[in-house]
Amino acid sequence: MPNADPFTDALHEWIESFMHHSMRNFILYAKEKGLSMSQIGALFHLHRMGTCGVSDIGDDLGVTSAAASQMLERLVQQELITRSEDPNDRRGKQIILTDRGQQTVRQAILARQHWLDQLAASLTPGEKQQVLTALQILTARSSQLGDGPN
Amino acid sequence: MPNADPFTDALHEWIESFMHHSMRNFILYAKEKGLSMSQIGALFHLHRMGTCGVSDIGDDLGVTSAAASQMLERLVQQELITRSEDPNDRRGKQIILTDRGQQTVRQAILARQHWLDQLAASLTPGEKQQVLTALQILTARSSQLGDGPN
DNA sequence: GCATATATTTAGGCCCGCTTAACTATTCAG
DNA sequence: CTGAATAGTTAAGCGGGCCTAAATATATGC
Repeated sequence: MPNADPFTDALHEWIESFMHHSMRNFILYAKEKGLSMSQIGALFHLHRMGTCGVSDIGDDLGVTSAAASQMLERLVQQELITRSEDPNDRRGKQIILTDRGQQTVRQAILARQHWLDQLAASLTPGEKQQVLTALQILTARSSQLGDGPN
Repeated sequence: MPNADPFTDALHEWIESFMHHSMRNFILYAKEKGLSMSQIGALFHLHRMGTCGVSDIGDDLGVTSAAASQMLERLVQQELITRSEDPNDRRGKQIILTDRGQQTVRQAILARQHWLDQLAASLTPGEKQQVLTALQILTARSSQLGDGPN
């Protein structure tokens, strides 16, 4: 595992630790709510996009539009999304999150970041400043590179 | 969404971006390999633990040992794990990753960190130093707090 | 040694996610 | 206006993940 480069090693070790803790919480939350990974993926896609069509979600998840249609039907029944006709193109549907859907996504995000929030709360102001600097560097690079289409 | 605290905002924005990109790659890899989230979870648990029993994995995933047993059977058939009698307690089984299983986990980890590795590659030495400092702070806090039992 | 607890497996059954194929409705190109 | 493309739904069928209940094998306490 050690990679000879201290920076890379530290980065990978951190990813391992962070992903382990945050995904654990996240998956636990999804299971509590009875949501599959596909359903979570759809809700998050809607959260980012605001609204989109059935096959957009299928494409995002890498499944057929038939599969997406069926899965969205279950989300409608759970009142997490609504599906209405697109007035501009009456073949298509406009999917949007309901209030409950919005809330579900927000709570999923909280679950996902909970561990790191706790850890951050234990930092001194000086340490927070150091971490903030790093975050700003990374976020800046992130938007420079391929943050467009996704 | 804005939280009034610049540090917290930056942290959450970063988590959003990182999780979106890295989970996308990760889930894509799992789908390519035909592995469910539960199976991935089991492989990662074994990767961390070295070896464990059937119900350990069930507990970790939050499912019954019956469910774990069935899922592990599929991993055995795919030659990602082996299941052998525990010599110390012949009721139990010792589950271990095969070479293929190890490799699968390693590739999953690569998929998961690929986006951030690429981003890191675009940093200047000075920026890397800043980020490294932050990583060291976070990793130190992480091992101080509840990194034991998990 | 025997009753009880523990570790795992097997069987039956349910629901979900996915696929392909067929069908409906609407839009678009020429 | 007509034929082809596009968006979505529906039906049939497969396989997986999960559960409960029951069975098997082993270990432990008294």
